[in-house]
Amino acid sequence: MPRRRYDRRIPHARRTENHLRPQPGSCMTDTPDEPVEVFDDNPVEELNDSLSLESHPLTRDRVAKYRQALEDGGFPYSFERDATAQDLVDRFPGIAPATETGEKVTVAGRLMNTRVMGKLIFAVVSDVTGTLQLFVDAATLGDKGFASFKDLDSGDWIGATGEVMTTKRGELSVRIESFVLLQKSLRPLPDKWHGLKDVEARSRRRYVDLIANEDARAVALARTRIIGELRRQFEARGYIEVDTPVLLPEATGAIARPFETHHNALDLDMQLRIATELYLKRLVVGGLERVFEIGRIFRNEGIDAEHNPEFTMLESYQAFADYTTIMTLVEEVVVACAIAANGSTDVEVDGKPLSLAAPFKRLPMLDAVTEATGLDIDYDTDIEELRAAARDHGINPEDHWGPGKLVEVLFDATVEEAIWEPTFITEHPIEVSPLSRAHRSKPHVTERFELFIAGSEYANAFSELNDPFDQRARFEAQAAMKAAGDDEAHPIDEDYIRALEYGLPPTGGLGIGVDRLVMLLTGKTHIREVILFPTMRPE
RNA sequence: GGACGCGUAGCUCAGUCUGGAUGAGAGCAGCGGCCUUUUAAGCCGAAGUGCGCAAGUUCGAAUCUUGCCGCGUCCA
Repeated sequence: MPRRRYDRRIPHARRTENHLRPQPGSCMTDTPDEPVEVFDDNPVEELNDSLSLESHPLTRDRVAKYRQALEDGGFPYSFERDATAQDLVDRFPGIAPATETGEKVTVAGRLMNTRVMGKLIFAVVSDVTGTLQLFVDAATLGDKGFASFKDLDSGDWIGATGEVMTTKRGELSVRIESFVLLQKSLRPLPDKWHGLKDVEARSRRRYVDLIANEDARAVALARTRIIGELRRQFEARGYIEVDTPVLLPEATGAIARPFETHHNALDLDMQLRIATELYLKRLVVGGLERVFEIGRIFRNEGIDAEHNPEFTMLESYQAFADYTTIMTLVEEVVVACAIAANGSTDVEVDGKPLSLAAPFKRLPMLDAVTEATGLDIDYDTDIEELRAAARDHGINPEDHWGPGKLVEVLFDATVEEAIWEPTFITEHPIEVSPLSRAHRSKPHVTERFELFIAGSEYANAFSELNDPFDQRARFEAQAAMKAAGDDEAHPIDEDYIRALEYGLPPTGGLGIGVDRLVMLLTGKTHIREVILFPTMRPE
């Protein structure tokens, strides 16, 4: 069978690449492929297309320098550095101004800014840990080296070696004795003060956003710290991380519209997963006992400040635990992530301080609704009275909605947005909770909770329904709702029921929206700020 | 899906309401010059490029109209 190959390069990028990339083994001695010809046929004035780099005034000098560098021996394939920007700060704290440390370091990064004053240049170099200053003086570097340093452009990648020193103003710097151009930047950097602001450009060209905006880097790094902390928290509790399928014949485990796709060899329509839930519980049936997955979920829904069609969700399942155990787990995990991200459980939302310190409030959904509305209702209240209450709150109830659904929509309308401090809303109606176990002592409701903070949902958890007969009945109730016109009802998953028939131990399960958690902990109000490449229409 | 808003130079933004000396501006970046302690360095000088796309109205359109494309905010 032939090996499958994927070419993700778009045509014009590929065309350019052939001419700009030094060919291995050939770049030292000759210029490959006579590159100039291609750019002659139709010079473009705008800087949109790669071909225009050659002719555009802002980039043609850079291209010429790039070509010259290739002729002069090409660019290094690797570089040994021994200190990052952060290393310098750590290793040389509190040095007096105008100090020579006698310590030599080799640093590397992107040239962000140069301040030239005659025979002296201050250059700002950025690496993943931060920025450092190069002190470039002609006396140390030599006239020739100094001249070629002046020839660098903002955005170029360089490596440099020299002595750590401080300037008269006390700025920690590296007085360089040598440097090497690691790779040129053919395109100019955004405004050095304002950075890249346009939200569309920042999302589409995240690489530029990350270069230009320190905050973009900070958020990306905070996200990795948070996800790393999530892993540590679960692993420390004996959970194992697993991978379950993304590609499914029918997506289940949540109420959402899936993406459709097709497997050619099997000639099979497939869907992208909308949850990991049912597969993780199959693993608990299999005896893995404590499993979690941090994975990409796909839901074919609109895009707004808190929804991206693909997003990251953590789901976990713990045998022998119920929802109260999971509540404590959530408190501990949220606090740990806050500490990992910010060193504190205090965050700011919309400019207002908010404490994430445990314990969180706990409030049954029905109580939340009756408190907020003043209505004297419960799940046995006459259905017409509940419908009237819904209408009073601007809801247009559908005929097949029962008391549970009506209470839930009343909650959504009257309580959800008003919640400020972290609050566990508990005891959701059975009717809207097809996968959670009925409450051990209260009728109509399940052993379930959702965590709300500042008006948004962050976690959803329950004592898992493990009765295969009950599960089948719940699925069938959903199917009936679907038949009644609710296209958001949960489909029947026969294999999942079969798994339950082998016995799912009592289990506490949890889902956490990772992107939203990152938003909360980084103070971002839009999900695109915490997803490196949010879904967008093609340019 | 609906309403509203936005799209001007590589980047950040004026100008659009009230169409014509604005024959389209500024700052940063870039280019030339000075400068060995800067922190968005500073000073001097020269140049340059652009009104998202397409139609329309008009003697004349960045400006008004319509459609399209992309993005955003709010709503469903």
